[in-house]
Amino acid sequence: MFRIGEFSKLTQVSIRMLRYYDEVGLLKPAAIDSINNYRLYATEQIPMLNQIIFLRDLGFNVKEISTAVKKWQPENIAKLLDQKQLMLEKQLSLGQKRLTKLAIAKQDLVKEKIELHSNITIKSVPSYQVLSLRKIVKDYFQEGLLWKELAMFVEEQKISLSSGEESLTIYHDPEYKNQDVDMETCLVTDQLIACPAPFSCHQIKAVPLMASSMVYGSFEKMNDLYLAFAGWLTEHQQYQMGNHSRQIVHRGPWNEENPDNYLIEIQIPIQEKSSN
Amino acid sequence: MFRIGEFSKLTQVSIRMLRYYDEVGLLKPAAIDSINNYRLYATEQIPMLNQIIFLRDLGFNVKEISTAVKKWQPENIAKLLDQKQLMLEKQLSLGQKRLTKLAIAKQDLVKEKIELHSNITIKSVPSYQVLSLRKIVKDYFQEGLLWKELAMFVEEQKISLSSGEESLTIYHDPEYKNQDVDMETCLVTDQLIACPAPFSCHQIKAVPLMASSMVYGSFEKMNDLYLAFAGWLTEHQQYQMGNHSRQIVHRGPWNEENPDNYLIEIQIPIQEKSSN
DNA sequence: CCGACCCTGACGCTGCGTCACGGTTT
DNA sequence: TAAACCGTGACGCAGCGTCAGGGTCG
Repeated sequence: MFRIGEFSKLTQVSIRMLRYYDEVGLLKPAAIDSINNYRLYATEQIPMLNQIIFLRDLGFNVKEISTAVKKWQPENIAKLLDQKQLMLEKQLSLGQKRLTKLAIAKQDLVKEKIELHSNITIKSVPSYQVLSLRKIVKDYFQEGLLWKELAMFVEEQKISLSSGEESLTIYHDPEYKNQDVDMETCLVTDQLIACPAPFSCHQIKAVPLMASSMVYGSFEKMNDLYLAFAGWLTEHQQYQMGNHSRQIVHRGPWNEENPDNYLIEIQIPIQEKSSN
Repeated sequence: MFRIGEFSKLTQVSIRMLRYYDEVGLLKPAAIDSINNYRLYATEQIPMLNQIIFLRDLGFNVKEISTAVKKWQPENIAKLLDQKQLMLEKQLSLGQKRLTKLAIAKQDLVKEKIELHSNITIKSVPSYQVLSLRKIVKDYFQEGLLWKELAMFVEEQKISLSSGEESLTIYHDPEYKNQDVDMETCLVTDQLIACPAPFSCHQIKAVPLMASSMVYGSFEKMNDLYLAFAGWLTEHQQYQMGNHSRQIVHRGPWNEENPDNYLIEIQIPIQEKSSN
């Protein structure tokens, strides 16, 4: 029987960890000296501990190790190893992504872009249930009318909206247009109701990759933003633009009188180009 | 100015994290409402937060982000990115190693080896300062004599050993021999003293990769162990054997009367084969 | 008055390193 | 008696999620 210090040296596992493994029940000493409460380990526990170390070095956490050593049968172990392999691979690919992202950032840097993504960010947006009004209108400035029409409809039908009432506009034209714009104004809701056209209540799809940018100030700046985005795209060749860009007015006429304080977010779906 | 909830929605950062960033000084709200202590964020803080998120997603921790955003100059950022790149690459290679180790383990499993490394483990051993006696002796059983001689020398010279007195034997023959064995018995010490040959006091090198195995029971089992190791080597083709294997007697004649309870560790240096 | 906000404070999680304080063995 | 062991208990770390208890806003 070894006292904890010896056992620690034998196995290269710190005393602290041996006590910890005892505490969590992963490896309890073979005996406890009843006089002084010293932990006593047996030689047979060395292989046990080796198993533990082995799994730990593979990235298993204590709980996983516990279940593994308790069911130390080839089938179980094989299954656990497979699971862990998947996890490790996922982790690796995450690391890869980080690296490429980092590489891109470095490229951006040498082009003397100090801002470094501070204007345009990439995020993913979830699916929403919306109540919407879709129409083809003469120009962008008709959007306000659409909102009014939608608001009236909501009023009439006495539809209750979810409290954190979000709203967004989707542009359905595959290309930028100045006339006859196909736009859909949407209010996020949590109930599904039947609506007469051109109203509709449906689920809009989640978008895994969305380039997003905020504009501070009046709506006229929007054109600049699209230009900026176009520039960004040419520099980030790995992405290509998708359809159905969105606009979210976080601060607009209804809650901000000074147009300089308007805050508008533009979201443009992007995809990773298959690099071939 | 946005209250925390709005700002959270805008930036996709949880309220908890905004408060945390405030607490650690990473991003303090632009203002605090003096009446109700509400945090108030300004639009200009959105790009700031985007920088933070960007770095966070690259794997920077809060402290690193702090220094980064405080010195947001291209040169600094470039340096930080380079550092992080190195870290990420190191992390990746660690993951790779884990995966290969795991793959090997799976191979071992299908060969119905439930024990899975429980006998032979791999570790790295550090450098030691030792007082040693090296001689070529007739056979392994002369080792005891060497120990006696070394012990007498220590006695005569009144050398004090480090308290956790470790001892080991190094076998210098490049191949296994049964006769005229070149062995060196070593006592770990913490002082460097001049010694007459065949004694010597020197530093033994650290070994990064060492296959280690424990034998319970009398010395005769040692041969089995070497056989087992040979078998292990043929199954783990990525390793090849190195020189200067070591033996450490953790439980021997001097502290254990029953030979069945002897505990001997064999360490054999290994190298990774350059896979070509 | 309710519900949706906001606040602070605190615990929990993981896998340890590291103290402090006190007993014991040699 | 000092040094080297052993014991328990506890804090600290990072980056949050989550809950409790209480104030505020519309």
